[in-house]
Amino acid sequence: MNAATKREFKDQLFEQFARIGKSLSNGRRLEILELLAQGPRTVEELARDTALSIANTSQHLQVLRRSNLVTVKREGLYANYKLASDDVLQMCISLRRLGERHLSDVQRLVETYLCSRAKLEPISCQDLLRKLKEKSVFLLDVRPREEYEAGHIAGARSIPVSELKTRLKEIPRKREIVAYCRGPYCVFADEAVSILSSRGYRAVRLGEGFPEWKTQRLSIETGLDSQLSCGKV
Amino acid sequence: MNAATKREFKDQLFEQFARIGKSLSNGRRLEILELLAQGPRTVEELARDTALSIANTSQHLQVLRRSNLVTVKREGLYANYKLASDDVLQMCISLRRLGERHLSDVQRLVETYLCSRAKLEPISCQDLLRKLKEKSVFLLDVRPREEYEAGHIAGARSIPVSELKTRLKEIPRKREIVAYCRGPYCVFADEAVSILSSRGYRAVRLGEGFPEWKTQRLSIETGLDSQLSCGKV
DNA sequence: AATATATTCAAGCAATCTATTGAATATACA
DNA sequence: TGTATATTCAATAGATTGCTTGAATATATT
Repeated sequence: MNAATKREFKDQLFEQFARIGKSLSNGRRLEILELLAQGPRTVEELARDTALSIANTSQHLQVLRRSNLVTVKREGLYANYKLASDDVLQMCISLRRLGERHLSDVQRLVETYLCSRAKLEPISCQDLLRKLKEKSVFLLDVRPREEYEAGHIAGARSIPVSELKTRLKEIPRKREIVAYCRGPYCVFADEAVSILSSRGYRAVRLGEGFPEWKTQRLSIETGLDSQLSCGKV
Repeated sequence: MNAATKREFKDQLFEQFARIGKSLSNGRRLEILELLAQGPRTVEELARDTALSIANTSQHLQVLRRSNLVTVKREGLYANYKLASDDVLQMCISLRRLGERHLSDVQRLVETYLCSRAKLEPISCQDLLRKLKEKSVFLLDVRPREEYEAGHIAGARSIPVSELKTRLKEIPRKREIVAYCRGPYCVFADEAVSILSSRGYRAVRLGEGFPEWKTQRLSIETGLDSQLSCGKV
């Protein structure tokens, strides 16, 4: 292969990889990807959760689709979008870790907006796994119900944070409680821990969320809450 | 935290993560990152290897620096750029894997330009590791000397592909030879295997390159060729 | 067939990005 | 101090991106 051909090849190759980079180069698209990491969504749902217009959301989804990061399946009136594969999830997590470790602005933002976070040390996936094996913990998924149904940590009970105050009686008084949600920057679990702690429960949050757990190939379940299983892995 | 504050936080947070995406959204920058994955470089060297102008290269480097993907250290006349950490390397590999698996154009490009590749199955890092332990293989680093010196697989001998034909006598006739280079899209190892095979040596290439080996936390060395060590891990 | 709903498409404008050019800066060396 | 070299900076033009608006399309329901 001569030098000119080699250059042509490299130009085209890196241009292709840059297609993925371009998809990741917009904050709104990253937010959409994070939502899709919880499970499939329609355009309307994504638009609502990201506070974007429908048309704008749709256009971002086209961009993601053209670089094959998401796939879409038409179901009746709705277009159901989801991540193309776990590789995409892995990539998003990789990107986020890079940001956390290398961008001081990210650290500053967390300190500013999640100041309550500092008080209470979250537990890690490893810790949770151990506690689950010992059956020493009550695991609570505080995300919206649909996300729980699309996939959750094996043995978790679903109580969306919006319903928590009215469903306290479902939570055992004596056991340690671990709440988890979408991920480290989601405040659902923080809110849950705050509610539970103020009422005398022993509660902590998981530092990560369901997507991180999933990519570590730890045990997951899908579908309705069994309302029985707990602490099993 | 009320809804408006939550939105503000998310907007700013994802804007930050998108800074990294933006850095990865340009093919030239990805090529620069791949070169830096082999070891530190000056602006001039990068400009030469990427066929960009000096000023343009410098500007791309500023972009990478502002998102903290690379760092620079002034050494006399030269500015020495390198990757900020192994996290960056990990990220680039993650991006590449995503492209390989999800972009059909990437597969098409490889088939078109690297058609010679199809004939010969490369070996994996795992295979190489096993063979090294058995001391059953002669490991050849065919990258330019400076890259070898900046870091290489433990036990490898350095013979840049440009010097290979004149240094054949340094290569044992009877042992199996494994050649490696910058990575899966680098053709140095292909060229080396082609030269060696045509002269009756038993030679294959490593499917990956030095950066991939490094991120798997396998054994590496830096500095000059010991010209003695071989097959040790 | 007519209507309602979800999504996509198309056009347009402002903002951003990329490569080029030439000048400015910084360091080494005579 | 003056000169050469490596790098960065500043200004510019052309291309691309992001959001809005309003229309078009596709499916389900009446």
